[in-house]
Amino acid sequence: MSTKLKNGQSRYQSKAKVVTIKKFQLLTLAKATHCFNNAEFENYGDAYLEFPVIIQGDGSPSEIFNLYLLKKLEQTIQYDFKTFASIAHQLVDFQRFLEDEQLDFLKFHKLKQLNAIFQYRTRLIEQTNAGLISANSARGRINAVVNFYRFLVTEDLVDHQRYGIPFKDVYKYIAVDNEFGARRKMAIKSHDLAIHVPAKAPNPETIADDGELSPFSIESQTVILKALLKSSREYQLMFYFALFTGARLQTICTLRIKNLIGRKPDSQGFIRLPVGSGTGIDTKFQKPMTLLIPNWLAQDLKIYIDSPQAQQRRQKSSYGESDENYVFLTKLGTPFYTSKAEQQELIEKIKASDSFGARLKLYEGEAVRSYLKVVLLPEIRLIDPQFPSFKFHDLRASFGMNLLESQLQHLPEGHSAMTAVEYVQARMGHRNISTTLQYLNYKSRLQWRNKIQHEYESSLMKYVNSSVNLAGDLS
DNA sequence: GGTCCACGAGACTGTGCGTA
DNA sequence: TACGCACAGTCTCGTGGACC
Repeated sequence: MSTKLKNGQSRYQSKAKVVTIKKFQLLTLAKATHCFNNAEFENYGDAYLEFPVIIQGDGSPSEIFNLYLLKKLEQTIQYDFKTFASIAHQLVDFQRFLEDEQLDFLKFHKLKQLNAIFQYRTRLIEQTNAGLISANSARGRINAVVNFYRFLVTEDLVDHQRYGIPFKDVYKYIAVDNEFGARRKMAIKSHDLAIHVPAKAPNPETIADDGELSPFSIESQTVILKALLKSSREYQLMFYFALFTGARLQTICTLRIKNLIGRKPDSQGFIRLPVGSGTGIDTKFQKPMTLLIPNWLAQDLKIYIDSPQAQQRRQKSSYGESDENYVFLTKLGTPFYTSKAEQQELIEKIKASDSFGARLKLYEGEAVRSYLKVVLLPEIRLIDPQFPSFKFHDLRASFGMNLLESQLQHLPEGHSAMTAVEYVQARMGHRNISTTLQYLNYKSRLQWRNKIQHEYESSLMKYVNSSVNLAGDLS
């Protein structure tokens, strides 16, 4: 019996699943023969990698769900296998429900409560209330199924003329205040089976910055740095990079050797490194920004790059001994994170090959997360047994907190505290200053709140006023 | 130590549209 | 044309167990 709580196959008896086809190519019949095996086919359109297919509990492919995925593929301009995998996983949940309940989803009833989709919605709500899945997941699944039904109706695959369709498109009205305070209604298109997701109450113990982050105190940072001394040089440098630049894991792992060559420090002792779109270094959503790397860290990285250890890893890697290679590689020579640019190279390579067996393997930081939990955290707990579990991104939050504190400490006479906040906002790449203001508000920095209490509150009010949630005022 | 797999959670972006 | 914001869709991160 599965011990996982949040696992589709533990919530249902059905063995329905999603499998992915490594390389998927549509074919057209060029020459028909009496025997299908002798027929000749021609390639039709592009090849798609890692295309998901829904398999029913009895092991056969689901014709209707897979037809839907194909139709969606036909309408897609930019194919992304992760998007299709996401839709397939949402739909397979519905398939499992249908098999368990032995329901015919193509049969529509006058009484809407008898329709399979209505019963599925009820089940999703029950699972949400029982804490088996989140409201977000329930919302995503019912929306995916509604879209699937829209396809059935559009393509005339069901007898909807007789009983109508099992859901209704509805317009919900929300209240919007403009900058002058005038309130008006705005219509949002939805459907009558939508599952409402209540707005999450902010957790005062964390900072909502790309997830719920918990910055470390200076004491905790010291413990981490001490434990890191026992780690390999690669992991030391990766963790230093996060703590001293605030970069995300994705950015650190996609740094290339060429990015560090020939860069001179500025007057304040920082190497200014552009990252994001067009630089070859990935950022979230490829957002362009400039990282400020302390020169001592940049020098350590250069020494590491020239070390025999780094050279050995490069020799095992696909890029080999080249400046195009990543700064950090695992001991097997694989990247910790496959950059967007390399993903594209791999996709083109597999598409161009005749082989249908080549696998698109992408790395997305699993090794680092695994290392943090399995190796580093136990090492930290040898120093401090009470040390809580943490995420790599908490290092970024700690960087933000350190930076803010240092900016406030060195604030020139007569300068606004908001100057410090705006500086941190730019360095962290926050789109919205309200995210940066959370750092100011964080409980461990109460002494700073007291110092700048008045200014802080007036600044905060401005943002609070602009983001008051008015939904629900209108029915 | 690192990889693989199968998910779940949730943050971010695009969309829709009335009004100044 | 910019702005407001909930919803829907997309995509990244995280988890846990098994395995090499």
